[in-house]
Amino acid sequence: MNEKKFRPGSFPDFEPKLVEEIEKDGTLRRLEPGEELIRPGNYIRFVPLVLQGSLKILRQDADGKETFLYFLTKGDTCAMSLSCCTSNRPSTVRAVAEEETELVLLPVDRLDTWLPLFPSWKTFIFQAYQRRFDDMLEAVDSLAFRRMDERIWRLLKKKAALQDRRYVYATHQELADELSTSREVVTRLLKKLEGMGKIKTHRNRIELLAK
Amino acid sequence: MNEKKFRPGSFPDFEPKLVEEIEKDGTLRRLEPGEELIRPGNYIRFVPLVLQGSLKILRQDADGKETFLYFLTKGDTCAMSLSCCTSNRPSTVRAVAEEETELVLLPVDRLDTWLPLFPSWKTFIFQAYQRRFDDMLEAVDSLAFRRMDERIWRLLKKKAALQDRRYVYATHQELADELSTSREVVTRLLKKLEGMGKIKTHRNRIELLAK
DNA sequence: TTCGTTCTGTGATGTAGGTAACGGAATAAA
DNA sequence: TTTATTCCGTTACCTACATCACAGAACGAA
Repeated sequence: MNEKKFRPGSFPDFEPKLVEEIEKDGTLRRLEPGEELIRPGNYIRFVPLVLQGSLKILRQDADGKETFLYFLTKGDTCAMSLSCCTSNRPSTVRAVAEEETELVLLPVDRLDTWLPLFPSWKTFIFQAYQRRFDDMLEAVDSLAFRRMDERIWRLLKKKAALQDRRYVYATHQELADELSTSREVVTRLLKKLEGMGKIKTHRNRIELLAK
Repeated sequence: MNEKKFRPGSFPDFEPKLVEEIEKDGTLRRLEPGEELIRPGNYIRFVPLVLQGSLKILRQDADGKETFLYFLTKGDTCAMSLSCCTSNRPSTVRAVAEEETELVLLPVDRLDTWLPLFPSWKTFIFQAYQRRFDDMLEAVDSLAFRRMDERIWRLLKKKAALQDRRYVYATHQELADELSTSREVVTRLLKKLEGMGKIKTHRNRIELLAK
């Protein structure tokens, strides 16, 4: 790994030997907000471990319409990457940095070789699948059972929780894209939430007043 | 395992020693159409391997409204079971036999003990996660990007493919439940599909005319 | 300060799908 | 055969959301 060291603080359960291996084989990578790590069609040649910041994972349809799936944060990895790169198929999702984000990229084959060697790695991989599965179920719930105002409200809370818990820095258009709806609908429903005293809107920024 | 033998035809990649183990530790189970294997809140104490037939996996919201997630067929296992039982949390999905179905139930702990022992088992488990992940993405696409008429049409094709490829045996109400919509909407849109020459409706049964 | 750009607010109108209310058709039960 | 039950079809109406059109507000660049 480059000059910088892998700080295992984000992965407290990894045993020292595994940390050593990661430091040896991993590449540090820093993403600016909005920078793309993975786009649909890419073949993924690495397993990303998130050290700091967050990535949002989005699904696209044929015309480029998007819908938000889930966030990856400190200590997470991407199950899509795991399954895509082990089976050598192109990605079907998009991964974008939600904020300034730092990751370690591991060569794909380490996934397999470390499984029998490090119990903490095996646990990590299985937990990753499990958490992503839960996230996908949450995404389905949102799409199948909730109305747009609640979906917006929940998205805002999730985004706020990633950072300073008070402000969400996003335009109405950006929120609309993540929810696969239109900007006008977001504006209207934000006004409604504002009327309910849950938020206050500003330009490029939304202030959360309630929990 | 009971008097009947585990017929590994549905799992051709399992090595002989693994098949032996499964025959020793597994329990054969037969489900009638509509019978429930797992319901939300259940703690799952087994890993199900599908030998014949099919299971449908559904997500429920708080008021009992449902939405279809995916089918498990011959050679499949349930990723939810894997993750739920390894982490000892209750199930958050419902599993119902779509037709007459035969499974082997394995004690949970075998999942782990066999991982280092049988390469074919490890491959199987990872592929299972991967396939279920793909299924979930398909479910999200359906909910986020497609209109109800197309969702119905696709569901009919999937159901037909499970069995005789020509007839789907279901009431409008049942389809409505799986798509979390209302019976009237299903009736309307089936009439529309009938008008387009894609299907012919009968009582308790829908005939597929097109591909 | 002016001009151009991006973002936000809002009215008008269209549409997919949800809901209520019924009546009739097909089938099962008595 | 009569009755009850389940399933299907349809009308009328309602609601959430999509789409279009446009205007003003906020900001950044010249």
